[in-house]
Amino acid sequence: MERQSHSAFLSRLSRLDLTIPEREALEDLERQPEERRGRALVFDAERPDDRIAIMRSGWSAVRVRTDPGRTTITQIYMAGDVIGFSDLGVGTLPHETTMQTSGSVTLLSRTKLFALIITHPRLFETLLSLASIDTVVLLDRMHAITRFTAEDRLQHFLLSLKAKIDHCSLQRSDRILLPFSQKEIGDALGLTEIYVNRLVRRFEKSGELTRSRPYVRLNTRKAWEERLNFRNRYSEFDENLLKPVVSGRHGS
Amino acid sequence: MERQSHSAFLSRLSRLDLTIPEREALEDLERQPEERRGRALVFDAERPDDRIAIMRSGWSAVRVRTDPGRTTITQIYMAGDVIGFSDLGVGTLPHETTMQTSGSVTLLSRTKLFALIITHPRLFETLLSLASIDTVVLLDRMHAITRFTAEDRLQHFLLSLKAKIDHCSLQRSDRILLPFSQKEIGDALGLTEIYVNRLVRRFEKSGELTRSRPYVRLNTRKAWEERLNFRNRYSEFDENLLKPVVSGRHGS
DNA sequence: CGCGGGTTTGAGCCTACTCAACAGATGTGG
DNA sequence: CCACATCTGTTGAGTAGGCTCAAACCCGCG
Repeated sequence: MERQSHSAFLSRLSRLDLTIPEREALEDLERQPEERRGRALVFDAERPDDRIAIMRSGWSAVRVRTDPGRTTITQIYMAGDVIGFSDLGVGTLPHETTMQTSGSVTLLSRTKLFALIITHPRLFETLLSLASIDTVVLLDRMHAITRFTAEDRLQHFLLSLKAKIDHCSLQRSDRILLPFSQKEIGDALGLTEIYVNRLVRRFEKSGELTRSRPYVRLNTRKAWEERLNFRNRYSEFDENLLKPVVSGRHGS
Repeated sequence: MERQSHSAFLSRLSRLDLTIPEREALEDLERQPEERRGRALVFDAERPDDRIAIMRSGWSAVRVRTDPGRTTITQIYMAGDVIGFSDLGVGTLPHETTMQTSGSVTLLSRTKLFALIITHPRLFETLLSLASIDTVVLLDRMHAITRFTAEDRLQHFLLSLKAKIDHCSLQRSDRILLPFSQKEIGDALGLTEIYVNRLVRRFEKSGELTRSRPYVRLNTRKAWEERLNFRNRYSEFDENLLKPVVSGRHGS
């Protein structure tokens, strides 16, 4: 219930030189965050909803489901993410979003988001850019799913998750939070829970991975990254911020 | 070389009630289209580029590639599509975009696109919404890839392509253009060319599909749609335009 | 006429699946 | 605080869907 010291959203954008009015606008967007327990709905599929969400703390996940039992986890969001940019064109939400851990989110109408276009276009651009990285990362994962072996897929997934955590939390450790059951990892990779388990155990036996729920440590991260030719899209974005590509362009 | 009668882009948005200045702004964006032959590059991967593209005619495709031989086709674009919304956050382009057929594209800098935010925010919203549908469709395909059998994946792919053609070209026929080799279809679905071939032949023998290069006819489209619980995201978008959800909101 | 890209088919194999059973956690209500 | 239910993890045994390898065919094109 107690108020967080400050927005994860803001700290994530702290690498940018925001103006005072921009900071205020951002803080204004995040008024009235709602607490949510793990597994609680953020957005229900099939329901008309014209809101977007800002993750303030905790993780959430987007699922595509045809029958129960056939589920795909498409996106994973954490503190500082904006959820819903890719749903702007649809009236009723296409997919289901639920909290993956407990945390808090701010819901706001698209109108309010779009209002930002006019009042703070540079801010809007930045949010858009931020959201677009997740799409690029998704395409990378799609490639992994279609063309990698199960073993490589799992490695890629863990690397990708670590990269995102690094970007969002500004902390760096090969020991990462992994608040997913093996079934859910399977849903993100197109594998069965049983096979995911075999892979996990295999990595554990070979010493590449150490588990201590709900954390895992990637003991041979570098080796994995090299073998898979892993691209960290988030760090590439961060580098761009230093020599601003997106945000600095208006001035030129 | 001769100038097309008018923009596919505009005709696609014709369902919207655009103001005269908005129409002019759109036409201005599409000045100086460049002709491109099939297979010609639109965007090279690994190269810094801050432009986006508007497809004026023809088709193009986005590929993710680790080694040559391991390729994934992620997006397929056709007349009236804007390419590059999901690359806004990255400085060097993450993926390769090439023409799938010959056609023409207009390239413009992100600056120009972002300028639209200020001069015609409603227009920008609409473009964004349009682009977001393709992302939603991609998630659907991702679900198909991870959780459907190869046979169902191919059906889903063809249905999805037909839905997009209907939306972009405003024409409706179960006979659709399919300018892809079987290898490329495999790249879009995570299958080998050999297996795609077996599936195609199977459908042909059962009478579900008729080929006449480069067209295919989906003889049992309805049956496929029902069996797969297929959702046409594009038609859902069109319906929304009639009772405007996105574009009409500013007025209220 | 030969070449190359795409298509077609066969044979055999292997990765990841299904089915089944049990062990461990976690939680919940009486 | 225990008994029971349920969800997650673990392992084995057997299977099959889609793969690899190999070779031929078709067709347009230089």
